[in-house]
Amino acid sequence: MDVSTKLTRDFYLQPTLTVARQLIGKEFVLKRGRMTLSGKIVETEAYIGQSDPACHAAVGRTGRNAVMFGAGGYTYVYFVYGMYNMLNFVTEPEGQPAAVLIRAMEPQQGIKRMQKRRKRMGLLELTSGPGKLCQAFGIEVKDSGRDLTTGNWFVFDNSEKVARIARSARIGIRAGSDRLWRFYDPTSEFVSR
DNA sequence: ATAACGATCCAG
DNA sequence: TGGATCGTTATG
Repeated sequence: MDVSTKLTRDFYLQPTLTVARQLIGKEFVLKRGRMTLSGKIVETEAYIGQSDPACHAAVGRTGRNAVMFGAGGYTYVYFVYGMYNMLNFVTEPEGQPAAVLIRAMEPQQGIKRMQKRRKRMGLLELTSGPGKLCQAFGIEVKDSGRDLTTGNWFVFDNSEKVARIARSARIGIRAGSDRLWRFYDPTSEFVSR
């Protein structure tokens, strides 16, 4: 798992729907000190530009969403509902605000640590939702803006083939629910809900 | 200054 | 199905 196996900037600069779809089946890796946590991504959602009413960038550039306006390949983490964080990967070139929400993963490395953080033992309860996975990985707003192409947080470019990738409307939004911008592995038990 | 509202989760 | 819980944003 050396540097050359990370997804590179070029991957994240692609159209957001392409990135959201291609992330399914790939492994997100987070290293802190000696600890390595990772999970296989099984569910994502695309949020694209100022014309997407559900995208945080729809209101224009603000302090919170500024990283979305930069180049792809960085994290965008925000806080909602007074208690949960959400992990996104910024996509597309600078000036085109868009991101992919990581909604669910299948735990791989660091499961004990995830169980401790989540205060739950069941594998299915660790990372099967966007708030849960941030809790399991210890991801907070201060982690927003991390470069996914050069540091200790990255997506491992395995060449896992996912037989079929399903798509649907995005979950938990009102405006923009006509767009089928949610992608998931229909065979995975770790998908949210 | 203040109020409304979430890209959610969990208990009951 | 409702309550928890608070930063962000819009409005006065």
